[in-house]
Amino acid sequence: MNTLATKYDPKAVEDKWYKYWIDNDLFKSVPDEREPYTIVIPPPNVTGVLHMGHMLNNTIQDILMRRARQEGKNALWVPGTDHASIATEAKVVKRLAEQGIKKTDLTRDEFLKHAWDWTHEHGGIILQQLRKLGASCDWSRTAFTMDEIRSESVLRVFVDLYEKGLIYRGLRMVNWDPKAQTALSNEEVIYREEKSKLYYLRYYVADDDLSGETGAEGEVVHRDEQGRRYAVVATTRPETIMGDTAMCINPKDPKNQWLRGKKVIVPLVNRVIQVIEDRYVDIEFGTGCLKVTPAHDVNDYMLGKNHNLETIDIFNADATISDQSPLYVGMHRDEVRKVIVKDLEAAGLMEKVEDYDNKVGYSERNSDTAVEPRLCMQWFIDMKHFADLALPPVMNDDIKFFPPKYKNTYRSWLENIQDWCISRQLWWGHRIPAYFLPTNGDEEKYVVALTKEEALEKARKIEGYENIGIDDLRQDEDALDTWFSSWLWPISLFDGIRNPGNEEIKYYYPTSDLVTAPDIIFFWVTRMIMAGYEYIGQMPFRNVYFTGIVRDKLGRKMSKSLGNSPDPLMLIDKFGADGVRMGMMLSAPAGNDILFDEALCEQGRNFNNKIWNAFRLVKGWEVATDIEQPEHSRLAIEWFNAQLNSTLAEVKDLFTKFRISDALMAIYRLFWEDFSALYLEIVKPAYQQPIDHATMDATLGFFDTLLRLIHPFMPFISEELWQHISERKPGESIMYAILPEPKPVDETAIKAMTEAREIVTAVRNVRASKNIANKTMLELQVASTTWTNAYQSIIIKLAGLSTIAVVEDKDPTAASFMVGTTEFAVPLHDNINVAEEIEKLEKELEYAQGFLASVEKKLSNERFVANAPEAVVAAERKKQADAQSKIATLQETLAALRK
RNA sequence: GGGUGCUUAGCUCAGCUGGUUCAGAGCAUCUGCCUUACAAGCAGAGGGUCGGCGGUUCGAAUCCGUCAGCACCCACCA
Repeated sequence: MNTLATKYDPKAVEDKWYKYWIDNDLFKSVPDEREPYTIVIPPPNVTGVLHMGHMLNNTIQDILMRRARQEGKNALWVPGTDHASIATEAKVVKRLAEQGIKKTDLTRDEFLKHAWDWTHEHGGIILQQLRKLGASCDWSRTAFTMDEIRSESVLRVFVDLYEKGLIYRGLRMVNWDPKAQTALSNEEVIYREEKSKLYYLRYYVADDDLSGETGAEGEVVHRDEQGRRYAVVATTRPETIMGDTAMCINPKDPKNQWLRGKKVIVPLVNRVIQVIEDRYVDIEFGTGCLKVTPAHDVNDYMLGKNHNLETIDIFNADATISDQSPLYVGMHRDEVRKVIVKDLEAAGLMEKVEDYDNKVGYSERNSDTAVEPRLCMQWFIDMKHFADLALPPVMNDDIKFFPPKYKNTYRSWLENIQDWCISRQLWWGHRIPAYFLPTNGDEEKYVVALTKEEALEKARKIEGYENIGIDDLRQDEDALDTWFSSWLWPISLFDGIRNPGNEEIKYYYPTSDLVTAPDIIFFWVTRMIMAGYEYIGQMPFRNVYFTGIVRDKLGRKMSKSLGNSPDPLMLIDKFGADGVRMGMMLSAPAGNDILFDEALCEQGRNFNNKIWNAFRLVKGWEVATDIEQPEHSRLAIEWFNAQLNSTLAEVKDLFTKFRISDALMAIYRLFWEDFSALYLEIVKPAYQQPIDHATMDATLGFFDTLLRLIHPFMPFISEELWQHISERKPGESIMYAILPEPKPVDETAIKAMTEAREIVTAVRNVRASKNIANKTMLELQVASTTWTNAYQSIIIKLAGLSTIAVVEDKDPTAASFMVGTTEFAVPLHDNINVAEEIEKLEKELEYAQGFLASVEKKLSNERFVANAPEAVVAAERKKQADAQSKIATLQETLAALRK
């Protein structure tokens, strides 16, 4: 006889079973003849720690994995981490700084050694934490985006795309992060609305003849006290005027016609610049005069190109002023902003300052650093080709998005795609396999090859370089964008780049489902689809499940500064992994943000306890072989079997729609309401009485199936109890206990039980209102000779009845109620309060009469009867008849009471 | 400035191509219960003119229009 505690203690079982699963290699997958089910993990940052977003994401993945195993599939979940180039490098730089070491003092190799040290120290913690959650990853396959296979895959793809002409190098205006001192892709820039100022600056007309001409009608000519004319330029960035090389007006702007062909003087700088004309300028904005700084603004750069303007780069890489500027050399841009405003005011060159709401781009990784548009040489991928590959499969649902609204987002991004800047001025990452050749002039020459040796071979084929040595080659200093390795993840995990067509890639690819957050749809999801079609010719995954953002219960994003982000491991400690998993899933429909509340974990824990105690009850029963199965038990089994099949079918359907929280809720109710509160209460033998063999067997069978249903959501408690149900073979696990296919549902059983329940509830209500103890047996009268219910014995047991008697005339002093059109009565002898009873019945009568009136109104509408489908009209007629008979019954009862 | 989605009980949400699954679920609330599986529980109960207005229809939470509010995504107006 086992002795189970009255309260379930997750701590005692979770580690035990995780170890069991690992020791028995139960998460391991190798290709075989079964249908594969594959998920690749969205690789967390190698030095990251588990947060609530990971908890949600990985709980969902684990649920899908475990469900797939129970469907008999060969399920593989591949874990791994991401080197997170920019974030990790920043952390290493910071640590070095704390030790008094500057990155610039180190060689590339020295720095990389520090970075690897850091990675080994902090890396993989997050994967350990995932084990606490119960994640059933095949850990033997743990990969890293910078391990050998993945690195080589990245370089091969770079070389291949270069050779296909899809990668190019060019001088472009890129988003520059002055803190990390690297270029960023467009996707890595986050625009934020900011309260800033609009500064109106005076640009005096050069060589003004001071003539008194007033200007034509509609012109706006500014003059100072001396009569000198000037233009007014509105700008949000006065610190960039040192880079001004033109002023631009719209040729159709009546206000500024007088400026055409003139030259103006850049304030403070005193550089004379031409006034150019371009329709790009918005006549309505500011004064209609635009200062043009081709080196520091994307639009100005375009203007500069079109008008052949000089480009003066006044910023260094760290956003201090360069020696190209005549003023403020060496000062930081933020500092210059403050100083130049004062200087302009002092010089009388500031017309006015207005408040202005401006959008400023920030680096995704250094959220306090404004991105600076900067002109520099970078590597790019031509994205048009990839957009053409990736758009159709999503639009025609070969790849399905859950929820589908993201298809629109996807489409609009692909239809407006821009080339992808893939070079980063960082060391931590995959170094670009481009090798520069020595040149005399300033035209650069390079070759792209997998290794330096191959590069040399290629270089020697170039005229004039036949005799160069390996040391003459200089590899590009830049590393690749982290996402350039991530986009290969579903392929490179199976070595599909280096060994195309190998057994693993053939078996596991395309993977089944991708579970990820919508904020990386462009960074990652889209690009994986591109790479998938480019390199395998097939989609990387069939379904994409977008999770929402985990918020606190007030709907705020979780953040360190708000302190509203619970530590997942503390939660697991408090509620158990199963409880936390359920808490996460209770409120997480696909694509909706989840409002996380510890109370949900508590609900999860309570459910664990419920399961635990139900099991204690069943396991405590003694089986006697010589007793017969009671009728009510036989019926309960029949009914629960129907109910179970109904839920099995429902859950199966919900899983295909990724409605995982709804599936969990269906199982929750099945276990709690149907199984525990009803089924077990029916079959439960009297105190210390044994149970018959057939009922015990059926009950354990139900329990087994219920645990299988629960297992994907709560793997630990389900394994623990499943192992208790009967003796298991070593290494056997519920993980591989196949879920039964739903069988056709016995609807008559469900219907009979529904009515039985209603009757039981009504009797219990009588007890509650009359304060009758449960022990007191009651008699139930049915005032209808035609009434039958197959589950009478169940009603008798659950309602605590002595008999159910069909009577012609019911006891007039009984408490009565109606279920459907049948009237029931519980004789109470002297216990009845006639006035109360009359009042209750009158209310019911009034409602029934109102109901009848509305039905009859509908039926008297000729157009309804003529147009509505027959079935609907018939249903209304039935309602009418039922209401009429109910009214008659109520009136009779009332008449009897009033005597 | 474009786009997408949302608004249903105190909270979080389900309600498919209009009609007995049509007003639902969980939680919370209230009232009884320490009944020998479970008080992390048991038995009951109350709560919503389905954001506003208009239209289509015999019939609208569901379809259409419009207004309001919220959320997210995209976009070079200095």
